[in-house]
Amino acid sequence: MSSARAFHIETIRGKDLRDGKVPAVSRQRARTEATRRKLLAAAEKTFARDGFEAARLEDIAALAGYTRGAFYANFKSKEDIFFALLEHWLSERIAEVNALLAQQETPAKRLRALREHYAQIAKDRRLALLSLEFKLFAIRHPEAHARLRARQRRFRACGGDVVRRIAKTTGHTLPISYTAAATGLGALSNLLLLEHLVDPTTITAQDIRHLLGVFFDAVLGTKSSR
Amino acid sequence: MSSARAFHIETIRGKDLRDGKVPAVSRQRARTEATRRKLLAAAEKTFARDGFEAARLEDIAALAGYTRGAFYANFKSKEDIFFALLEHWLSERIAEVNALLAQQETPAKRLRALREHYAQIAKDRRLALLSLEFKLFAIRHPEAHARLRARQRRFRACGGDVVRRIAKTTGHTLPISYTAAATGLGALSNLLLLEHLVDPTTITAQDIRHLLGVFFDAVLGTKSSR
DNA sequence: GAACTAATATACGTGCATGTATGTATACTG
DNA sequence: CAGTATACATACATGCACGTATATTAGTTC
Repeated sequence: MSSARAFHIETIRGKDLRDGKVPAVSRQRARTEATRRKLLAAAEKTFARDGFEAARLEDIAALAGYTRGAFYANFKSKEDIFFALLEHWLSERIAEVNALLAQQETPAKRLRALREHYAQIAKDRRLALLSLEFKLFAIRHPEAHARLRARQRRFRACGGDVVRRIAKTTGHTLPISYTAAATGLGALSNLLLLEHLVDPTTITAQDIRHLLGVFFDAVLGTKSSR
Repeated sequence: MSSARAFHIETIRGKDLRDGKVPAVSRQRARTEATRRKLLAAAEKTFARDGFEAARLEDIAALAGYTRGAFYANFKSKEDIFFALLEHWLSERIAEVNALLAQQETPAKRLRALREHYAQIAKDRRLALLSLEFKLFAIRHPEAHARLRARQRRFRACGGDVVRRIAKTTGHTLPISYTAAATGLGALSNLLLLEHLVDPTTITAQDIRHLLGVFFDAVLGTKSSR
């Protein structure tokens, strides 16, 4: 059922090493893995195009080259596959930021890089809108809510960690918790994007950069705020 | 059919207003008006409880004491009644802020009052979440999108106006347009609320107050940002 | 290659919200 | 009070996405 994805890959074609007999069953499993991946990729596109609620399992399956039968064999529900994707996206993001920070040598450079990183909009538009939508969804769906909260907490912890490290180097004392700061940044960035998509006239891409920059500085005390 | 609600009341079937004859057809109209109001009130509650997409017209009608027949006699669709409500909410909000500002005498006090006003969360939770949801909805529904944008622009203009007046008194030069500033504030406030609802642990009510305050100061230059 | 298990397809039943079409009651006109 | 428009209810037709139950195909074992 759920995700047991850590196998011995070496046994894929093992049909004929009759004695060691490691192989067997794994070709089938590899097949499953492949469809699972295809389904995930299809879901990613479909969600991005239609949003979470409007996305149809049928479309996802079809885009992957299957029918819903294959879907239900691999995932329990739409929520289920969504969480699988979320997992993936979030770890991608974390890796991104970590790589970014590791790349820079001085604290000042790291800070600048991070600021720049956050000031970019549409960096992950798909994730931004979907996470918004799903949060709203979760508020009215207890099960999804609990699951989301759990996932989110782990993510926030990482974000908070980054903020904490930064704050330490700048010596700035935040008026709020690290995770709250990270959350605020994420939130602002998401919603500005939304507003921008609703009406690019009201708030331009430039505006977003500025606002995020201002907020970043204000929260992290980069500028003379203290 | 569509909503043409500004008539010359006296001439509806006007053939006969031979004398004073004030009443006539208006009793019927009063009845219609009443159900319309009841439907709106019911819709407000229903939307608040279930969200826009999940709200069922059936429920709305029932809560108002009618069936869907009455609904369709008064509104074209769910979107339609939603916009009617939106209209109402937004003008309420504008009036609120204006009253707030008019109440205070010195610019400094006005500024403080406004800051306080914005730092309040859950002030209009219903509006916050619904507007988020509806924006996401609009992004994928061109008709709704256009309508929303139009409505939003007028609202933003008012918001921008307030910001402009404030900025003038503080003498601060904004790095972005007034409307963008107003939008940013609204956006941040909405989304922090959302995050708070998803997980009150990650971001507390206190945090929200702080973040909004910080942002307010940063954008409007209330503190030494210059 | 026969028996078995896993992977995927097909077909079906279900529920639900929508919108429309038509019926009925209530108010208005002369 | 008869005739007519208006407000609303009832009933139906539709469409859609879901989930499940069963059939079919592919892969595995001996």
